[in-house]
Amino acid sequence: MADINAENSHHRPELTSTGSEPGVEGPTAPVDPALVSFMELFYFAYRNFTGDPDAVLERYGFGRAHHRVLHFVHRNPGLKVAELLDILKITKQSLARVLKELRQKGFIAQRPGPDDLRERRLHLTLKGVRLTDKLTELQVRRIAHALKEAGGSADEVTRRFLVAMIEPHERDQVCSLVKCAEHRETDAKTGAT
Amino acid sequence: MADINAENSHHRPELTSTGSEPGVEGPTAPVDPALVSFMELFYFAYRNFTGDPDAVLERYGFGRAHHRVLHFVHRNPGLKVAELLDILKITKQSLARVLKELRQKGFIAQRPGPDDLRERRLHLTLKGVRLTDKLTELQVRRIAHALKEAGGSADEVTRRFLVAMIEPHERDQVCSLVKCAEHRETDAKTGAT
DNA sequence: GCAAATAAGTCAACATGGCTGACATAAATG
DNA sequence: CATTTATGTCAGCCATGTTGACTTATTTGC
Repeated sequence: MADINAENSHHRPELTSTGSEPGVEGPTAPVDPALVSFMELFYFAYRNFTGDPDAVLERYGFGRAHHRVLHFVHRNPGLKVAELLDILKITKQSLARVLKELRQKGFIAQRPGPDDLRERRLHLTLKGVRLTDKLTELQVRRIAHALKEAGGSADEVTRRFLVAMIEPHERDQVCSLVKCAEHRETDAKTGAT
Repeated sequence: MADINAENSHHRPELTSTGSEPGVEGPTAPVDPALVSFMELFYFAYRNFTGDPDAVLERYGFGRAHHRVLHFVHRNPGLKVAELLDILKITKQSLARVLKELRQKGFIAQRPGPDDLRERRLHLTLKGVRLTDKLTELQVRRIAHALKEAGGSADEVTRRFLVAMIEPHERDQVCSLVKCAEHRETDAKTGAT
């Protein structure tokens, strides 16, 4: 089953010749190999994280894009389209496509805004709630398990890490969206329920 | 600038009617809201993580797919195509496309295998090394900064978390690929170099 | 030594989910 | 009433994933 690099040792290491001036490496700081492996773990962890829901979504003819919409609408009922666009950072046209499908298949409903009738406030239907909850449960389960395996302080610490990975100018938006106690270093460890 | 949910309070909460039997919620376990926010942070963190290299890659006419190939070939010189496929978990045809572009633009070179001449062992050219190192530096910098901000034990703890997020049957492959001290709970904290 | 298996490349066609530009409609606002 | 705003929509492009079928070169097993 092609075990990738059990045999790494026998790979001929060197750079290739194509433009051979060797050693010209350029102005790149020497990179900590421990952090490189960290990058890789982040990649593989995220791939597994998204893998669970992907499998379910497929059965509905949906993709990851639909999942994101379902999720954020679930968490922020009555969300305006413009707000959703600002969260997802995609274009109106991209969103329109998945939104239309979710609407037509009865997972999302829109109601005109209470004050401004131009707005289409987004809500999940019961069907939408059921699906979204199922997806959430899958991902939450994986996270809960990983946190347990990572040890006691993992929730708090990893949370701070994830927040710190976010660009400062984006951080406030994300933190209020996420209802972020973890920004100001308070709790976030109390296994709420 | 559409601040998402400064105004969350005024969103009309409820589920929508479309299929209204209310309370039928289905067999979904009650979900810990702290973990839901964790999911969201993971999403935003990963988006930021990939954002840095994306900007650079664009200037070369490359995308994230090219980045992944460059990265894993850099880390595993002499990698066989079949091994790369097994790492990326995409199809031969998908890989072929980006591989061809990387070859044509002189970022990757192939040499026949030393024992088996059918193999095309993959190597970065100098150009490839330069680009890849630049991308790596961006991501490593973000991670290093986030780990610092997250506090002392963050590297060790978060690493364990990320590993634990990976499906067990994939874990061994990933860990040997990643040169994973972090699997057996030894070091990995020694800031090498 | 030859048939079969293997490593890799390729062609064609298709889906998803990004993107741009242009334009339509309805409601709010000055 | 003119303009701006919130949303939707049409048409088309690009990147990156998919499947299925087929070629070529090489290795391997009988």
